[in-house]
Amino acid sequence: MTGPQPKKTRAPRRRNAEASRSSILQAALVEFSTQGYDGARVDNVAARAGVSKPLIYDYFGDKEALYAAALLEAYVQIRGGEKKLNLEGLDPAEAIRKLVTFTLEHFRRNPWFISILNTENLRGGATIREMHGAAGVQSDLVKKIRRILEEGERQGKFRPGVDPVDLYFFIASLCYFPLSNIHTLRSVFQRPLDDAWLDSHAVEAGTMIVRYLEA
Amino acid sequence: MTGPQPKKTRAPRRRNAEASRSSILQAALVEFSTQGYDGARVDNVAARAGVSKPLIYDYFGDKEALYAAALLEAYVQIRGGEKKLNLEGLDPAEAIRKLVTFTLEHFRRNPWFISILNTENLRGGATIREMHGAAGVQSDLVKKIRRILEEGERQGKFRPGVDPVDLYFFIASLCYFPLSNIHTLRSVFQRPLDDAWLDSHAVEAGTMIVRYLEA
Amino acid sequence: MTGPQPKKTRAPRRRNAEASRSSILQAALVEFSTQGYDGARVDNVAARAGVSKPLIYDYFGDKEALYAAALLEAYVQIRGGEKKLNLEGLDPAEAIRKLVTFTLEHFRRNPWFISILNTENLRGGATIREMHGAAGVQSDLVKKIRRILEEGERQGKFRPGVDPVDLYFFIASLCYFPLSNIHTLRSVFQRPLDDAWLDSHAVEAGTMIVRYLEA
Amino acid sequence: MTGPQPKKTRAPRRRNAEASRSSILQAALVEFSTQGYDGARVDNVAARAGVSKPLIYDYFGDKEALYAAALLEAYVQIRGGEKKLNLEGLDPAEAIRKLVTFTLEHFRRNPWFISILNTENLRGGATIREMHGAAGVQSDLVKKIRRILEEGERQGKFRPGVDPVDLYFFIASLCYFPLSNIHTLRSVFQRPLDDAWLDSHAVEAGTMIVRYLEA
DNA sequence: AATGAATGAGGGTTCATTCAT
DNA sequence: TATGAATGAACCCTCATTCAT
Repeated sequence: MTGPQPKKTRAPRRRNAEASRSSILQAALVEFSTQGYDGARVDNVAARAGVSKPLIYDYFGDKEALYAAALLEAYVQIRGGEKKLNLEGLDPAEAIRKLVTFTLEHFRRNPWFISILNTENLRGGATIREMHGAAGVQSDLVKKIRRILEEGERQGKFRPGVDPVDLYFFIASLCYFPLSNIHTLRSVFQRPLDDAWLDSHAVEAGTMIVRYLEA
Repeated sequence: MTGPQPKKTRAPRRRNAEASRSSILQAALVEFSTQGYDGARVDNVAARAGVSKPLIYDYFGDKEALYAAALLEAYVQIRGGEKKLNLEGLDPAEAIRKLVTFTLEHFRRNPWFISILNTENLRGGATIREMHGAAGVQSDLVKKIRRILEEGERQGKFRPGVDPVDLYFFIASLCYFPLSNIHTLRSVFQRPLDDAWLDSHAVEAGTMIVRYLEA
Repeated sequence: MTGPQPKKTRAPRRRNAEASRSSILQAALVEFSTQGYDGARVDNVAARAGVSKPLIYDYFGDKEALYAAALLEAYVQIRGGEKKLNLEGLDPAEAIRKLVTFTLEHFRRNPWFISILNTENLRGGATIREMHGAAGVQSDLVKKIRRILEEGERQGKFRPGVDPVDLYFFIASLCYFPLSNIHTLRSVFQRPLDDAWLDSHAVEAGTMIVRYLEA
Repeated sequence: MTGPQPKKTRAPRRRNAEASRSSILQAALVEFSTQGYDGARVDNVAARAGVSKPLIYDYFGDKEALYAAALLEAYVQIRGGEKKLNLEGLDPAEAIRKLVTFTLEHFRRNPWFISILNTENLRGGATIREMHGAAGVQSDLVKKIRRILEEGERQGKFRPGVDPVDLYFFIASLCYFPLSNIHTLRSVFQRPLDDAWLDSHAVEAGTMIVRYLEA
């Protein structure tokens, strides 16, 4: 294209199993979350990862196993982000608000997470049910919530008896839905659902959760 | 209908035509929501509808168009159910609680609705964006909510300034998420998420919404 | 090639399920016996049968089932040939000699029969073991042999106690081996194993069998 | 062998080299005879031989060459067994009977021999035809037979004019067929074809051959 | 001498779609 | 109106073979 070349410069074969593995994994995560399980193409994963198809089969076995690995990777990556969230020493209501904002922001920045969860639920959870170690993958977040609830209760600001997991479900619900369903909502309700809307939605959601918790 | 008709009418005309069409539609709705777009098989639709494949192509054109029709049908059916919801004359808070309970129940009873919405959002809303008449398909519900909010405000029980669409998003979020994500939540958090849990979840969600609205 | 053609004249789609089925079967028989099971290509079967690959899958299911059908067809065809063999009213020794000559000739004329049997035995008989109705496929021949043996015995020419199946094994052995192993024998023993040799071999084999039977 | 050698020797030189080579060869023999040429997997050969795949390519070149080496090895091994057969000083008829029994036993004990011959004949003898030294590989056995025939003739027990190679073909036929075709015969004729049957079959085959030879 | 890493080429199978009646 | 018969185009996966150390 840019001039005659005596030899086609092929990209040099990478000789690094670990690097290959992880680039395949990332490519798979993208492919499965943008295309769904059945829509995903192993060819696309290979191309995106810059490896040949057989290598994928060598490392992961088959499409199903590759998908399972990508799904686990999605959880691992999202958990990694959540670990960076620091809620220590904040006023409980503030901590809750920050948690809500963070959650929505986190989902927004990692859209493949929502997509691959939708994909997995569309599949009836067939894969995650068989996945060793799926449980507990989010325990850190629950611990953080529990601590906030206890602190709020201790300060007499929050009412007792709220289960941290249930509360997490509420928070996640409010952050997940408008992102997960952004396209249908836009069409049906003709709202922009742009960044500004989402920001204010996060604030309102924070308010809602805090009011629900208040003694 | 039963006599010969002058050419040019392309749409099927037999008495059974309408029945065939609607059984195809129902079968497509089931197939697409249980299998996703790429996982859906036109063969399965034909088998479930009890017709031949060419008939489907005759009526709908191609898989994409069939899917679009199924998606619209999903909205039509769900809207039909919502019309039966009567919130007139109730105390505003009660009306809200009833609306929340109804919404969750409605989603629970029509699981293909959530599934096909997830499918469509996974596809980036490509289909619904092109669909004429998608907008306003849920205007009834929004009107009902608006009326409740106004009544609550009039009675001094609800604070003003709450947008009915935004409120619907909140309600839908709380009802949608635990159903949409039931499989992954079960695996990760090891909660049963059974009917009893969902019932109590609906009550709590009602409380949360009402508190959020209270003046 | 031969001139410009306004439209590629495609071979017209045959609209005859039974004809398609049987041409696939014949093509499969040829392919499997010349290439072995693993060497056989469904593509080749399709090309030879003049149909598309999916049609094969439509009719037979998969390669394994196609192979099973071809194997059964091999037996059916060979049995058809054997039915035409008339040994009635001959002198017992003559009948035996004729049977031997016929058997070798029959194998020689239907080389795919030996080849597909070799293929199946190489596979450990996995397919034929599961085949319904494989037994008895050759009962006609055994009956004929039994009758000859009884007649020979009655005439005091043959000794009693010879099992017709065992005798068939001997006859088949002598006819099968030099054809089945023709290539290795030619190379190792450097004999031509041409038609003349085979003809005289058949005569000698007949002699051997008759001597074995004589009282 | 043990000292350094000036370049150009392409064959591996380490002490283990010969061991690797022969374990590959044995593994290949097993793989090719149990799976056929196209069914054989170089991976399996490597695994069974306990070496890496590139080593096989280093030693043998490609799959075809490996197969040729395995085929030759099959003959070499079987010839080695036949050398141990001692027929000296026996009564000619007894020698023949012993030879028949031995042949069947030899085939039975080395089933890969029959299998790889079948494989090669299925392939049309493409490999053995190109193989140098295939001829004469069985000359020892022929010599033994010739000596028996001469002795029998000398004693007036056997008729003259029997070709030792032709006789070998008869003997081999009777021993080869029921083993080579054991699976299809079992299914079609529903005989056990167990060890007892084979033993008595060998005896009967001996009788048949002896009668054929008798003056 | 030996091998872990990697791939081009192709095979079996599926599926949306059309043909011809 | 309705469908049995048929296929082009992919897709998942495998395998003989090579690269680079």
